[in-house]
Amino acid sequence: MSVAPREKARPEGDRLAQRVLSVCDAVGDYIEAWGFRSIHGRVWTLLALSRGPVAQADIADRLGVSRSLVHLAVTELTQYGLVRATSAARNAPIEANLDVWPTITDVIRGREWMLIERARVALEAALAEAEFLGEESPYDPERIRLLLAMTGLAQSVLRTVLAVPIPRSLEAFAKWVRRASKTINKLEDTLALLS
Amino acid sequence: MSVAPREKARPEGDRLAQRVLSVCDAVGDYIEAWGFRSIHGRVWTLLALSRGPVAQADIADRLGVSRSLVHLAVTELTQYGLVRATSAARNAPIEANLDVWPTITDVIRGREWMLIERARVALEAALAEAEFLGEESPYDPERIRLLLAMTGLAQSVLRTVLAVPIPRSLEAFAKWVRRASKTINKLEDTLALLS
DNA sequence: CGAGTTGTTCAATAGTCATTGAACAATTGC
DNA sequence: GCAATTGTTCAATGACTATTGAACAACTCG
Repeated sequence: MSVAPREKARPEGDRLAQRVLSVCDAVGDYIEAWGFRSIHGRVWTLLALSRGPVAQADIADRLGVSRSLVHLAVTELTQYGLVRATSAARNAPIEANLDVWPTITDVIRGREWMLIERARVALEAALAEAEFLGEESPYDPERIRLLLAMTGLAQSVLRTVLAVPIPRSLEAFAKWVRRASKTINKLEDTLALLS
Repeated sequence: MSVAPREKARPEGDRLAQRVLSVCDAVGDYIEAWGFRSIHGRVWTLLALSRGPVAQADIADRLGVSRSLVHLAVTELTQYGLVRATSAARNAPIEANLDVWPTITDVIRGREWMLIERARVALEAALAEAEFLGEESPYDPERIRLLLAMTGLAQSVLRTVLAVPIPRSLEAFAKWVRRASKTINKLEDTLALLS
């Protein structure tokens, strides 16, 4: 979370612009904590809050970063499907895709699942070896099985998250977000039975 | 995920030791993707799989890293409550705390919540300003409200996760992990109703 | 004791990665 | 058509951070 460079040469706009930049920084820091680039969060947030599409040079100005950085971020965000050009023109202004759910599930399906699966496979291999050796081995099969159960639980959770239905239109997504918040609260009771 | 240094001077133990190191690397890479240090995951995993407590020098040998690094990792893991010395002695061997749930919830309560809350507060401030200005402002109050709904949803999810009861003993934890995996699968149906 | 081992500290290093600036290409508007 | 703006590429830089090595302290055990 290197904040210093961001406060260097940022334009002194109106108060709203300042508040929006605060949001961009907050989102940037957040997704940085999740192992992604802070600039991605900042660019997406700026576009998400803007009324219409914004040119790359404009984005760079408002965020106070170089055009090269904005360009890199935009191309990568486009690949993620989080952002799109409003036309095929080279200098078409960019708009945000507010439906981030498909991207989140993509990340889970890709990075997250792969990393857990790798641990699970390694644990299976270790378990086979540890069971082959007897009591003398410094590693405990019982403990390996516990870690295996934990990876299994993690994969169950991920599968559940992936099973959440994806609303297609933006309005449906907004509606879903509001309703899901309430429904999730009810799930607390179900989970509380697991004591 | 800098893998190179790890394959530098690692001891050629028996096959089981190699498999265990694979697990350590897998877990290390995993928690690194979550914004933590890879060495923490490797040290904890090694201890978690070991039958008994292990001396710091021994950990360093098995992982093929310096004692300084192990020492730093152990002190930090101790603060997190993920690892503990078996006595007050200076050179007491270290053992893993297998019940990682309290640490996970601590992270959620701390880092995760704080980051989202910061975004929410910034969004509220921006919303007030955007509503004050009228149609002419380049930022759309409606979009700010949508992002606010998304942070609200994220906080609901976090609250739900924090409400999961924590089993106290290790056996209870292991049992809970196995049962939770099944129960979580049933929750898919509930979530599927949210289309 | 005293040699060997282990824990602890810290300054130095080495590798990584976000970010920039400059140079060039494409596009727009006058 | 020409100036100004915008997008694109890439090598260079600057900052950060994990990791090490050396030096010292504490402990063990013969």
